[in-house]
Amino acid sequence: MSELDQAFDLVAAYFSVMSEPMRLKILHAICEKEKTVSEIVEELNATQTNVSRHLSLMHRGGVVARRKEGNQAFYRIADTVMLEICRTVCTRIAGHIDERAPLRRGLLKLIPKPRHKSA
Amino acid sequence: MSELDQAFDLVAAYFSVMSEPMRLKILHAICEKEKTVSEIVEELNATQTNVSRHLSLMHRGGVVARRKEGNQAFYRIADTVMLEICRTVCTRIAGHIDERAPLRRGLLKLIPKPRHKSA
DNA sequence: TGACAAAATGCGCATGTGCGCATATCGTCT
DNA sequence: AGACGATATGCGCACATGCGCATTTTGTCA
Repeated sequence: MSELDQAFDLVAAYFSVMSEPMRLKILHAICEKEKTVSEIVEELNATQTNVSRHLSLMHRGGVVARRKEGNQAFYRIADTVMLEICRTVCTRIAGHIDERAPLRRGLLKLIPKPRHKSA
Repeated sequence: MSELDQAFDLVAAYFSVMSEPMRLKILHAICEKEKTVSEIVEELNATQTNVSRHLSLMHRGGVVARRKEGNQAFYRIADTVMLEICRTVCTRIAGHIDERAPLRRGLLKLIPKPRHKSA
C-alpha cells in the first residue's frame, strides 16, 4: 500500500471514531468533566458492556484518556481538536435546518465551548 | 426518539460520510476542480460502479454537487466546511507521527488549501 | 481469605457496509 | 431507429460493526 493510501486510512479511522451516535453521546457526557464508566452508564441509560467497549475504542483512538482510581476508571477528553471539530459539524448541520426546529437548538448546544480553566 | 438523539444521529451520519478511505480519495481527487466519474475512475484505478455509488452517497450527504452535461456527470465539492475539517484532521494526525515519516508529509498535503478564485 | 463492586472481554447474533457483476437508464451520433 | 458511451442501480457475497449475555479480571472491604 502506498503512503497516500495509508494516509487516507488514518483519516478515515479518525472519522470512524465519531461516526457512531453512542460514542458521540459518551463524548458529550464527558466533555465538561471526567466521569466513571458507571456514571456514564446511568446518565445515558446504556449497558455497562457497551459503554465500556466504546470507551476502549475511543481510548485506542486517542480521543479519551483513562485514569484508574481504585475500582473505578475515570475517562476524560484527550483530543480537544476532536471536540472542536464536533462543534464545527454541529454548527454546519444546524445551518441546514429550519430555524424554528428544536433540533437546531439542540445541535448548537451539543458540545459546549470549554470555559477557561476555572480553578 | 428525543431531539437530542436525532442530533447525535445527524452528526454521526455526517462523520460517516468521510469515514471511508475510498470516499476520501474521491474527495481528494475533486477538491481542486470538478471531474467526471470516468476521470475519477481512471485516476484512482477504481471500478466505475464503486466510484459512482460513493459519489451518490456523498451527493445525498450534501458533500458534493452534481452537474450533468450530455452523457457525463461532473462532480465537485459542495461542502467546503467538510474540506476544512479534513485539513484539520490531517494536521491533527500528522502531529502524532514521527517527523521524518514520509506519511507525515503526505498527510499535510492531502487536502490543499483553496487558492483565491483565479479568474 | 471470601464476598462484593467496577470494569473489561470472549462469544454469538443481527444488521450495516463495501464491493463487483450484470443490467438498466439516459444521452449522443450515424 | 439502432449502436454506442457514460452513469446509475438491483442483486448477492464477504466482511465489519454494534449489541447483550455471561464471564473474567482487578481492586476494596469485612
